[in-house]
Amino acid sequence: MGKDRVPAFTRCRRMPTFAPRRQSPIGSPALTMLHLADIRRDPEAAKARLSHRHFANLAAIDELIALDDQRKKLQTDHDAVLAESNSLAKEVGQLYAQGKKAEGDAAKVRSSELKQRSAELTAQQAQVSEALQTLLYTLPNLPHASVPAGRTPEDNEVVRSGGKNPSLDATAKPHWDLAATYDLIDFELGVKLAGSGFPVYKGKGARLQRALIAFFLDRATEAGYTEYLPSVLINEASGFGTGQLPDKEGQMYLVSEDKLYLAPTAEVPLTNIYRDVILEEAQLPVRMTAYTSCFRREAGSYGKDVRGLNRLHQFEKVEIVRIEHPDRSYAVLEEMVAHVESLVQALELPYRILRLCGGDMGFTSALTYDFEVWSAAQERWLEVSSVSNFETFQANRLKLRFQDNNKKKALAHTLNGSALALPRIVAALLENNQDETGIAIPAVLQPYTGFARIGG
RNA sequence: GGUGAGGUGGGUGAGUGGCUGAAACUACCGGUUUGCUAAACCGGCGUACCGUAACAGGUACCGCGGGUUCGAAUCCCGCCCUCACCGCCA
Repeated sequence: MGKDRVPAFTRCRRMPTFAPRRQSPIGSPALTMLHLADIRRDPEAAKARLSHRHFANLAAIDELIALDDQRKKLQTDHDAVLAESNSLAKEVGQLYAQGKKAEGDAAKVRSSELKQRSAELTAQQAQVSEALQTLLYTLPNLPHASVPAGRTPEDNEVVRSGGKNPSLDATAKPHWDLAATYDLIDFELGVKLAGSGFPVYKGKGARLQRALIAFFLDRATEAGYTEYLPSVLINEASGFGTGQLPDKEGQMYLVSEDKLYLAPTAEVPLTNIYRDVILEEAQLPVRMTAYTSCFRREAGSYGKDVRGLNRLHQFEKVEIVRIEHPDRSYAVLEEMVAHVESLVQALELPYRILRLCGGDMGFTSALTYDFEVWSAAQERWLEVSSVSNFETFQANRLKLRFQDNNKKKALAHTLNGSALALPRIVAALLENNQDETGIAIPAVLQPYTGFARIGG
């Protein structure tokens, strides 16, 4: 094992730093979002799937293929030039060694012509690569066939729901009032220490955080996920690998002195553990879980969305991540949904599961299920989990592959989901379980909290 | 923060400007041999792209980028990273 950070896996020799646009024009079409080979295999299918997202520029697919054709032609030409150049270089040495100076000089002349030609081709290749890359960056992942065609959150499909809405009386308070009443969370103190959106939990409020984290991690571990405690600072390459960079740069906190970002989710460090890795097929599936604080700038959010715990700059979350064989990934997605569902059920929260429509789905996802819990005093649904299959979209950026016994390599599928994000769970727990004198803690959490009620 | 060392294939580790995509060992795979385990011997064994029906073949890659040269792992410049020790700190 030794110093290898990912023991037992085959590591790629090359660990490209984050600079996809500046990659050599020769060779690989560089890091792409969608896998170009897949698009080429069936361009019409790609267009059909993209239209599910209401992606406007379907002509991009044809442009892409045309550019790729150009790229191939240029490479073939360039290879021929370089091949001649290489053999010529060998001859030169021999010619001089044999005393054939005149012929050697002639070869040098030809060689410099080729060098000139090579430089031209390099420039053209760079240009085509750049165009190809730019275009590929604009393409989101291809939605799965089951993704509803809608455009807005209203068009999301409710897959199923569960739990029972509590009947609260008129005196029921929203969670931010409850947090103050029972001295669980101090929002003003957070403002003092950092700013709005950085609540300070205290007393039973803090203990409840710890309890939920431990509970979620235990459940994930029982389900076969290996627990990690990764770094929360991530570098550019990691941000690129999972798709946060370059698009969502503004959503992450940047430690500019060190060019590191605060991870917006444990998905980033966890998934990037397998960046530049070729797994043996027998090593699949990979299941990982981690608790981390998550940091999001949430620029542009306002109003009731940011009240109390509804939307924060820092929050706690347990994440589950899987690396799977393409044949299994959708079955696994359902399995993950079932896992998350078991959590909200155990917490006795009213919930519903949404299949996100094409217009509401994230850029990198092929299919996403959102979990929402009912926040009874606010009388609104709060998103507490998002479970997605990214198919090869992330794997392509990560260069995360697996190989079978014949050394045949293919991109793996990556999936992840919150299991779960704490703040809105806490909001719902506080609001839904309140009565005149206090707040009841769900039975399943009591071994973790050490108390059954908050307040009287 | 300071000083020093170093980045070559899965690992260890050679490498004089052309015969090095790269010695050797090791690991791994296949084969031969062998009462068993083991050993010995032979062969294979990087990644990506182009190319092919598939082979073949071509090109690039010795941390990254650039330069010198007919020709660079090897020489020059810039950058990045890692390790060790000292200092500081949890």
